[in-house]
Amino acid sequence: MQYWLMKSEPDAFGIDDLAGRPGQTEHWDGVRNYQARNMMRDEMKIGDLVFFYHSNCELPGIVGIAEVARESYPDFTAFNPDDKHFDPKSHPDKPTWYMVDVKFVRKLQRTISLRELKQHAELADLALVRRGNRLSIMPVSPAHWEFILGLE
DNA sequence: GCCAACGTTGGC
DNA sequence: GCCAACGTTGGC
Repeated sequence: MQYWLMKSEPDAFGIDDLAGRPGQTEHWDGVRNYQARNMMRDEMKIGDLVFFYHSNCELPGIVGIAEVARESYPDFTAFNPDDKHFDPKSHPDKPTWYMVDVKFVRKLQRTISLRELKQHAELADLALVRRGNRLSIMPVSPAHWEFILGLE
């Protein structure tokens, strides 16, 4: 069982949106980065736990926990010319992009902000706080997972 | 295969 | 809104 962190802009899709979906589950579409795709396609397994991170907002940080509810399948939004994430290079018989489904577990009691995460030496090699990191999906080690939960 | 130009991410 | 840090694209 592995731990992950997934970024989303709350203006587009936040933790409350996930909690409000039928079955509190939603597909994580729109990832158009190969590294992030590979993690979803090859490594994320049902039951893996995920920190839900809000980016590009007033208080960027970890706001909740989700779990992987369905393992990778083609991101069909890539096939739709009207979709924001349309990619003409991806074909249904040979998809370029994949996604997983995530299910709401719980919100944290408070937002553990990026600013706060950066202040702990224990998290110095957490991918999220490393310089220039732009990955929207990243692994979190069990030690980092426990430490961060301990901050709550 | 190199690399400049361009587009995107995302903190601040 | 600014801009640093990347990733991608495309000319050569």
